[in-house]
Amino acid sequence: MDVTNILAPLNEAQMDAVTASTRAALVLAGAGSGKTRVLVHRIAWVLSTEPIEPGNILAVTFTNKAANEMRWRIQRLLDAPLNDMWVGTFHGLAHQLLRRHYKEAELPKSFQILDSDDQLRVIKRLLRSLEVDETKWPPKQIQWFINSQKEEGLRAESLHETRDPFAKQMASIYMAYQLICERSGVVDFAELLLRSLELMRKNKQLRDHYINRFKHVLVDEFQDTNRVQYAWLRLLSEDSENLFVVGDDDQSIYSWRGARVENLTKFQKDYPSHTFVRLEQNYRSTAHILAAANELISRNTNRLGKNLWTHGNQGEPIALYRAFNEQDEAYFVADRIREWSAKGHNRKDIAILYRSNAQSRQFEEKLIGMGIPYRVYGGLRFFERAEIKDALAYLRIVSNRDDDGSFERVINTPTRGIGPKTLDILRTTARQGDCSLWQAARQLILKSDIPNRIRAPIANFIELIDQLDKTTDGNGLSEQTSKIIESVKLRDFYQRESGPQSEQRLENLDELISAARQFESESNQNEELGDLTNQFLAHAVLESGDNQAELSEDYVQLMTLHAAKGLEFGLVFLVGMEEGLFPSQQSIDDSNKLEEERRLCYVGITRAKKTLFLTYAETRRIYGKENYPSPSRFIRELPEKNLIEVRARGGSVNNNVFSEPPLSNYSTAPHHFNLGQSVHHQKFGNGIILKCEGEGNQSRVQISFNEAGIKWLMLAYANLRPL
DNA sequence: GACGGAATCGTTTTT
DNA sequence: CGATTCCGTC
Repeated sequence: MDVTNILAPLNEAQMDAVTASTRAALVLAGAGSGKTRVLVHRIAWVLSTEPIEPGNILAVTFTNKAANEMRWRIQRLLDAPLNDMWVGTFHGLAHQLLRRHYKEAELPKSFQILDSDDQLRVIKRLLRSLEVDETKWPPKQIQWFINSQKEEGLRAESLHETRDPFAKQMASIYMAYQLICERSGVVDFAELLLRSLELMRKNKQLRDHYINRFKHVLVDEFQDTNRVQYAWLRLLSEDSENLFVVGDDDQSIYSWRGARVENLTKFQKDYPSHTFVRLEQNYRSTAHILAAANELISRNTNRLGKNLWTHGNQGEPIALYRAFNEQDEAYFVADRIREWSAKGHNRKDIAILYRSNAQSRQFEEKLIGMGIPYRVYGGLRFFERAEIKDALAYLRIVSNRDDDGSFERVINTPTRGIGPKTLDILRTTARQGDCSLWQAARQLILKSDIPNRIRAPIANFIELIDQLDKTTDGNGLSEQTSKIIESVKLRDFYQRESGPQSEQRLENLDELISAARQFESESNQNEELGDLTNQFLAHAVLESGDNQAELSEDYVQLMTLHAAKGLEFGLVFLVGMEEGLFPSQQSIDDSNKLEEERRLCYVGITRAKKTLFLTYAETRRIYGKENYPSPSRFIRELPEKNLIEVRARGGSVNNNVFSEPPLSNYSTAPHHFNLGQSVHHQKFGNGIILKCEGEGNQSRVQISFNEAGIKWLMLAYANLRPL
């Protein structure tokens, strides 16, 4: 076979990776070094040089977006369909395994998946039924505990031998939670992975089948894998040991969610004769940007180590803007964006990146003010909206009556006279009979000592769901969806709701029907994966609609640094570069967390192709209080030669942004001022020093200005002139 | 069960 | 400061 197409576009390191002859390979792929290309070409390479079929390949990613892109690029390179190659997310693939082998996994055929919100509701219900004090045992914390345990591969049973009362209580809640899930026929995200791992471990026949099938296992973003995921990968590649992992320890930013960077070094130990390749040539950013990124990340410890370089342009230095406050910061950014797009650049090639979502607001206001179209990422996704979840809950309970979560969700939405009191009776009955709410409801209406006021609405509800099941059975998915929304009067319910949301909600319900229609037409009937409804329901949870803007729309992109991983932009604003914000307050006195913040900064910097702005504010309102943060340590950690401090205006037309000479001299000791001394400030005018605080670079003074009032200023930046 | 006022609380979120 | 949630009242 002619492999020219596969190898020709690769650089030397990429070629080494793609053609690696050992079984296990670790590719340490720097930002913008072409890691997806390597993965895709590796797949094409092994398909061309080994006697294998597409069906022998398993390629795993974390996000649906990455999986889709990989699929698309493989098809393009091979110029052939993927056939039965498995390309997908960890969760998606684990889900498929469980659907195919639901019996062996001891799950009901129509098992449903809980998203984080569903899971939290289950936990809250559980705590109430156990009469556990929610203030002492916050549901969120329990959710976190359960998920962390599962991500480590630990079941509640294995935790029970502890004497620590806290751990004991947690373990017993965990166990009770698991029992509820089993009885309801639902699995949470972590369960998908753990359950499918256990399935393969327990069932030799299945394991042999799959390890025999998968001759090559490839993984993207390996630094983000948790323990269970790594064990899962090891198991599925057990036969051939052809495990090809691509990752970047410097871009590990999800340790707080169970990701284990150590899996990289663990891999090196577990596969001692693996091929190790570094991809360090960067095809994205200018030399200035890369130099800054390299210098910053070099301060972290325990790195595998790598240095990005480019054949490309030197570019412009990174621009640093010191804003007076967060308003000024936002105005400056919006104004630069106006300039940039006036020069004919696309808005969608511009990103404003921040540490926390709350920061988006100020930028939105200024962008609106200037009439610049933008789009904010994050927030509620389509399938997470209340009205959509309501409609889906009906589909779910029709499919699986024992799903208590869905039962509680729909029992009185829209309202049908089943209030908290009736619900309490149902819950008690269910607990006594150790059965689902649905079964409790059926029992209850048969009892003679139940007042009709309570019996009638329950009986009606049961009738309604059974009726839906009958009338929709055999219908197409979209027809089924639309019928349910209609006959359950969801539309009327939301129509009655006042406020501007109402209209949007109705539109969303319509969109749900068309989403179902589209799913219907795109799906290839595969009974192995359950009926179409269950496939659609799983799709809704596992791919709850991406938050990405349509590529055709020319919007400025606002998102968190986390959300920006994997993306690139011509012009990037990294805003809010202040101690306490970035790095975040919670990270400042923990060196591991601080290093993760630094990696986050590294990720942010390496998003920029051509131009990068860092901004910070001297004063910032947080929770309604004035703060006087000092500039982020990450600014100081960048080489001065790659930075240039800028002012908002002035200078020549051609070079208005870079008109100021670099003066970012953070090491200069500030002058000494005395209490009561009169001083002049460039913006605030004249004032008197009231208080001094801190030492050296960190010293701040409180000044009462004649006009601007009382302010705290960092002496190092205030540029005060004694009068 | 709808509404309003008080209380609470405040990183990051691939699935 | 602001969003969200909770609780009490009508």
